[in-house]
Amino acid sequence: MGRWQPDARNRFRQAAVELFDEQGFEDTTVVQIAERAGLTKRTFFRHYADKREVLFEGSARLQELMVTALVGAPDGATPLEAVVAAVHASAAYFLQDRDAVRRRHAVVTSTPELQERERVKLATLTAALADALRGRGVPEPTATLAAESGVTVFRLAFDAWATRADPPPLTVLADELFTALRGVAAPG
Amino acid sequence: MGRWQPDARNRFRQAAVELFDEQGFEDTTVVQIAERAGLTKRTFFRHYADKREVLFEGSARLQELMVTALVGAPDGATPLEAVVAAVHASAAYFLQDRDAVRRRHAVVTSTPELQERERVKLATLTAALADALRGRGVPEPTATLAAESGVTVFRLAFDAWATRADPPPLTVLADELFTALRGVAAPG
DNA sequence: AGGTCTGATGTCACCTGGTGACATGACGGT
DNA sequence: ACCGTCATGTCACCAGGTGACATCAGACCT
Repeated sequence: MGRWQPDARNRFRQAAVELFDEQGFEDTTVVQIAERAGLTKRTFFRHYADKREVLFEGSARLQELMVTALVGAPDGATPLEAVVAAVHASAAYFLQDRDAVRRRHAVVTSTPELQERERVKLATLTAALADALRGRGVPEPTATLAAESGVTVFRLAFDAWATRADPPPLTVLADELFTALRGVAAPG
Repeated sequence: MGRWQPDARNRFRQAAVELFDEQGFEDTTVVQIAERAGLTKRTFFRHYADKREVLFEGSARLQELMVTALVGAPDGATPLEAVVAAVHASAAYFLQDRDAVRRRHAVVTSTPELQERERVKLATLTAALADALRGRGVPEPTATLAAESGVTVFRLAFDAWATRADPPPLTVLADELFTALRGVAAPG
């Protein structure tokens, strides 16, 4: 393992978040980030595949959290119930540094380029959840549809949670959306 | 109105599709496309915001088609039924030039950059459908959830249709997925 | 202590996507 | 014949991203 590694990533992330806050994502160059971090452009691209990735370091851990919860759901749970468990588990991830989460969300939603990347991460998450469902014996297309539905609810709930002034817990918002979804699919 | 306009776009699209087929998307430069089209790089970027857009000219018309169908759905239709009508309407769009559709699909699915863009187009489509649903008096979050569900089904159905050797009609694939979706949301 | 090896970083040159400013030239209208 | 318009061409430039090679701090060994 590296000797300089951990600090480099931290410095890059710190510098990037500051600059994106100050001048926006598009008006910040990678050279600026590297300068503030005391490193070089080339080194930045050794740590991150591209300029956007510096804002998405956490997504792997979030995905892991949700997959673990889904795998650990009770045997009797329906596919959608297992997905609900995964979405509930995600709430824990956002509790630690609420303001940082909201600042990041503001930058992402105001930059199309970053929204694109977020969609990609959510697509990866969807695939991982669907895979975990298949691991529980859920057949296609049920697995994919349940995963897609769950991630959609997750995204809408998270958006509301990060946008509203004084939001209810993420789990509550998600539950409301799951209920609404059942209403949509099975009309009354 | 322009005098050179229509031919320029056609030549660009033709040249681009050929080159993407021959060498792949990433190994094709805009200069190459422009050369084969008998025009210049600068002119390419006057017609398309970026290199990818040349492959997504049709998405606006597809969206229009689906929104129109949704708006025209019977008054008594539930939100999801209206969305089903939109998805059914999309089938007509793909019937004309099947092979071209499949070639394009192959290029897009093999290039992450293009998948990203496709997701963006689908997100735009989702927003348009949700808007049309609200226009029918459907409240939130039902409108958004119905639109999201519909676009998910559309995407999965289209993928299957474009991938399989001898696929059933797109409408049939979509109906199967809608049925499965009802099963997911309202467990039995 | 001294030597070597490893791996993260720095340097440099380069390519490509994308844009702004300005020139050109064909065509329609007068 | 003249003029204005508008698509196109030319040119210079910037930023993201990459490959090749140099450097240098520390780990490990003797």
